[in-house]
Amino acid sequence: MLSNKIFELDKSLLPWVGRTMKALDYHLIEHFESNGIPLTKVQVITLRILSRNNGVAQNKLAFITNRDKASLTRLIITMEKKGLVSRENSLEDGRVRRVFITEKGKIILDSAIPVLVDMMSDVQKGISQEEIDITIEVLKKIRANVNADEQMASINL
Amino acid sequence: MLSNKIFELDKSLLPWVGRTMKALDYHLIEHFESNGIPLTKVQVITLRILSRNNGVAQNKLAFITNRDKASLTRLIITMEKKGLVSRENSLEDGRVRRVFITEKGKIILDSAIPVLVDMMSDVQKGISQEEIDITIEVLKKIRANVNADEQMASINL
DNA sequence: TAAATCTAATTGCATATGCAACTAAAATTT
DNA sequence: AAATTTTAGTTGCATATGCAATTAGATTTA
Repeated sequence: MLSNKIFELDKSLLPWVGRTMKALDYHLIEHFESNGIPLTKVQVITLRILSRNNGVAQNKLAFITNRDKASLTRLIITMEKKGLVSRENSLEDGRVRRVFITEKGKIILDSAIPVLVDMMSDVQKGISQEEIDITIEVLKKIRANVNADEQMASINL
Repeated sequence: MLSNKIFELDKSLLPWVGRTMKALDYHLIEHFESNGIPLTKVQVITLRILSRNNGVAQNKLAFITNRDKASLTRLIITMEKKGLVSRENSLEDGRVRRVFITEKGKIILDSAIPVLVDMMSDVQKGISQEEIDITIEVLKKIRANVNADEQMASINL
């Protein structure tokens, strides 16, 4: 009966999402390296969010990116050292530190986006738009089921 | 034109796979904790593989699980300390160490599988089998596209 | 208003992971 | 057969991440 259960699991989405994610991750890193883009995946995610929510509080940024606030703090420190972002203390609330994308960060992000777009059109080769739409819908439903009780962040990569 | 490219990216699968993966990961950890199953996601993956490939070399195990051999070494050491696996030096090849699932490992794995199965049937609630099949096919194609040149491992979670 | 509570950020400790360097053993080359 | 190369595993260094504890500032309560 163990093998029976394993069989059921293998027919579920659980293994496939993990495999695909991992493959995409590696692919992205390779593409960035071979195109001379000095960013990690997480850093692109963060820069993209900042480009649309510049000056957001670390707190909120952690929530948006679905990341522990401690993890976010260290991520931002790393990115600050690389000159991708800067921080300012909030004038209204002494606890809050706001995060901004720098000019350098904008330039690097701008160079990264077309690489990502190219990569994804490669990766989705031979897959119809209908299939992609269905897949996105399924993934959305899964996420909704998973986070039925918890509040969830909306932006990620 | 930057926002245009961002828009295209958001319509690709890249963001969705990542989000779903992260949500599933957290969900799995929670389910394991609330069911008293002392395993991480990676440890279940490894035990499942061992239950079907008992005595496999670390080398091969790293390949199968798509993991760096250094990472695998440390993972196995952790699992050995927890009594989930044991190791033996290969008799044929002095370099090789073979990994075995222990009785304790088998028992814990057996208790984990139904939890996983239950979780996934919950997670896939409201999604038709056809939709799931299409999604799996799409994910398979993506993986094939990504790993077109590289050799790729077949088992994962 | 003073005390208690809550919140934002940071730091310590833990796990997981990758690359590079290293060791030891096997396989190949010369 | 000896030297070179390859392979399996380990360890050092780096990043990323989470939970728990801490600090400092804001808010609520008594």
